[in-house]
Amino acid sequence: MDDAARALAGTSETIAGRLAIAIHEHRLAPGTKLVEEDVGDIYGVSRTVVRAALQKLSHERLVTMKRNRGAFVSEPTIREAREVFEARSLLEPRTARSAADRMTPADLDILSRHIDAEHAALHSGDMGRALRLSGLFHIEIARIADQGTIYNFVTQLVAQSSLVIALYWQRRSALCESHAHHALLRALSDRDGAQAEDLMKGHLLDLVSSLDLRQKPAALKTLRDVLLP
Amino acid sequence: MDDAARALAGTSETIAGRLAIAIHEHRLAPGTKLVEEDVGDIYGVSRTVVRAALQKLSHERLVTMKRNRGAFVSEPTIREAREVFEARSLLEPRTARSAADRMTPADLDILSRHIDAEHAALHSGDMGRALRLSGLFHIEIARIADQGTIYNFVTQLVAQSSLVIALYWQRRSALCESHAHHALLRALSDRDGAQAEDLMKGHLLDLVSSLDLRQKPAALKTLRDVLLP
DNA sequence: TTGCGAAAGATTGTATACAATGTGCAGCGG
DNA sequence: CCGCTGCACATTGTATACAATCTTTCGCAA
Repeated sequence: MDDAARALAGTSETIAGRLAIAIHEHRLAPGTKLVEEDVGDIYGVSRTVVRAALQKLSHERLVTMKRNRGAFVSEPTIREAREVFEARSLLEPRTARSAADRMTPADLDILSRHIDAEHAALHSGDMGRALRLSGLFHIEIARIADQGTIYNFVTQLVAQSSLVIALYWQRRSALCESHAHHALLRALSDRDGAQAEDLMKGHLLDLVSSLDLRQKPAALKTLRDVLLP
Repeated sequence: MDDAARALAGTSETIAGRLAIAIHEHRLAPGTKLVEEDVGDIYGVSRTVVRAALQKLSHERLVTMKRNRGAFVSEPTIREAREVFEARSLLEPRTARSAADRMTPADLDILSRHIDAEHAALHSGDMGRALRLSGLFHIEIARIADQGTIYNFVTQLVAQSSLVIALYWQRRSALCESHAHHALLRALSDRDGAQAEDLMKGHLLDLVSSLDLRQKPAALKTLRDVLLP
């Protein structure tokens, strides 16, 4: 590990955060192996700290640790993808309703800026960043609803959704759902809980149907996938 | 670490499991400090493994790690207690409905045995075990619903609920909700999803109202709690 | 060439050593 | 007697060493 790396050495939390963002923005693709010593060299810490970070990510299901084999960016199966969105559909609509009841002008501001930033990222072609901001929009709503437990779950689900999108996104609906977020924002700022709940429910359904969950895309199938089972 | 301890040395997962069960059964009270070396001696492993186990439990919010201070069995606040049950009320009723659609005779058997075991534990006065079995009943329903993500969340929520109960349970309703589980089981075995959903919703409301979440019980208030803020 | 097997290399799993930090007690001054 | 300072102890945080395991490669024979 060089001095530059050692300079930005942080706790395992910060390293987990950096890795999470990289995964979120699709800079680390599903399936990528995360070698402990390599990551440690990059961030200027020992494997001990890296392992703690990887364990944290593994508990969030962003990373899958295989005993004696190492840590890999998770590759959710089609089934897991469905399950993630099933959980989101139970949690997020009702949470959006609660958020509507609690919206403050400051919250409105934050959400507006999120949408703007998302737009900007999209226009500058930075899909990864746009995706991350889009996820943060959902997370922010859970924060506004002021429900810590649900906030944690939604954060985890949004992260997993990012992996799902990396694997199962189909090109066609490139409009990228910013209209949905705009409509949601309006309902929230109107404090129209019922409307917010409905919009969120619909938005999540749209998200799922923008995925191709019928079968694993051929490009991503490995020979192993095709031939072994 | 002696040889007896070394003999039952397992992975961090098994140690986390053992600790989780002890917490679940109220043998480890909220606030208890878990000293790494002590736990390591007990299970015959080094601090490295214990730390991994504690980190896992900390991600499940069963344990709270304070930097440079150590790991403690979590003490959910009243607010967190409410949030846990809020999340449960979003996830479990709909999950019970799904479970009703998928019940098999084998599942019916498993649930029946859970209830019987819970009864037996209650009658033998083993409250801790009864509580754990009661939680497993809810977890089992999530398993039957065949939703992995939700299953994980419910597992975590049930574990946290055990801490909440340890802190905020009020004596009076000692009947211990076994009737509710019986009724649920009937709805499930009848494949009556709507009924199962309603019963689960009501059951969770009953659970919350059997707690005293108005203020922290005086016995559990420390001087710090009273005087500092 | 192809297939098998063993050894070398790479990577993870665990233990331990040392550093950093927090805690508590003893002694001192007021 | 009370409160403060500083030292000794206990505990956690991190790095490193070694063991266990997996992967790859090389050699050899069919």
